[in-house]
Amino acid sequence: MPAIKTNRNSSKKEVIISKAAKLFREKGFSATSMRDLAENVGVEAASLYNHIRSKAEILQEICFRVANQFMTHLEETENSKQSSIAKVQSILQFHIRQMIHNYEAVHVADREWKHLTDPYLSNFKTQRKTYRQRLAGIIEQGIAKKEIKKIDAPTAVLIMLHAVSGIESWHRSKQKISAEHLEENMVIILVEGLRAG
Amino acid sequence: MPAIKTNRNSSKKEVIISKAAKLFREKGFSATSMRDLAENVGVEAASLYNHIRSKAEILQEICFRVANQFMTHLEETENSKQSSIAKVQSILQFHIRQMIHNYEAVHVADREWKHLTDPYLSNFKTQRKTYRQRLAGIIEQGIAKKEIKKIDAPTAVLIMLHAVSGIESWHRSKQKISAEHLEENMVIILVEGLRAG
DNA sequence: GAAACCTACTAATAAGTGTTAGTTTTGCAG
DNA sequence: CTGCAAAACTAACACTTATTAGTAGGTTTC
Repeated sequence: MPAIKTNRNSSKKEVIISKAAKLFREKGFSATSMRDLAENVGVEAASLYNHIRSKAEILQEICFRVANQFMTHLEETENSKQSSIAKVQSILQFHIRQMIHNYEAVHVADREWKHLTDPYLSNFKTQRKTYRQRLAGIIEQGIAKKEIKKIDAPTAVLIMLHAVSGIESWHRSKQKISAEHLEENMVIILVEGLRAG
Repeated sequence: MPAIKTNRNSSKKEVIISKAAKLFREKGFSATSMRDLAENVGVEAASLYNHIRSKAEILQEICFRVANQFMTHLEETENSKQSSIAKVQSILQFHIRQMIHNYEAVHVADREWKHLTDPYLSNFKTQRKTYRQRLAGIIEQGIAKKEIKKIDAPTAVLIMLHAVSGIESWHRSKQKISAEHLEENMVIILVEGLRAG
């Protein structure tokens, strides 16, 4: 039965991808060898290839899963009936929460996507660009409605998205404030930085 | 005379470090080979070793030069007589300008320092931590003096520093706004996000 | 012009890379 | 218990890695 096989197969594949995300984050894609990964999974390097096609495929899975989550949430937000600034805040909060709870994968997708190879690389870059443009669009609507101060929208996007990746430092720090407190502070600084008035 | 020798030696060394910074930024430290670098310098890989001791040394030079620049500026700012929020703004502007005009090296120091090896790695991490703590200190003074709103200072530092690294996207983008406009927008969003009131 | 040098080269080293072939072990279905 | 497929293993592959040794050409210093 392929059902059971696929099930077992894919659960081991998930372990591999999850361990890979951890290692890719810690050491980077290029500095992580298949033997490193194998050791972390508890298996010989060659055995990994019973579950995955290549090292490149692992990175693809990580990057596009993350990209899809963000794209889905963006679409939901675009279609919702909220003020522009509430939409921006919702997207910011989604980024923060993803960065807190799906840290490894999100961070890898953010920092290691350059090591994708075509056609995946072009595809990813296009998605990334589209995402940012649509987010900038929401901000521009907010400016038009005078909810948001007159700023360059792409610059605001750039600040927001990169500020969020600073949560990496939070993860590494010893005396962390709570996740809720972190989210709250980030929202205050960034959203208030945008609000008109 | 070692003077002349050192002079010529070091000018070629500067070329190597500069090309290395470009490649390390584009492809990452691990994915850049000495042969890649040699080709960009216009020389055989082995010849690089007449000028540098190792691949690791190149990264060290890049990282610590950048770190020293920032540390020096921080000290100057700490000793100046300005309001806390003006100090924060000055530091932010320094980061923005460095990121614009010394892009390759600053970006590498920011993203690739993990590939340093001890004792340089520990040293760098300590400097980084110290820098952030002192910047947080300035923000806390601003909060105490009610110039800055009541927020978690380390979180504010994290947002500021990472937002700045978003200038990477600005460098890559086609239709860039001007450097001055970029700086202005970033300062508005981030400093106003901090200001009390 | 000779001595000392810097810097380029070719060639080679040992270790590490992702990945494949072929074989043995494991664990479940009949 | 038998048979079969999934997944582990060992061994090897063809390359690439950073780096060293040894050497030749060119420039500077006396």
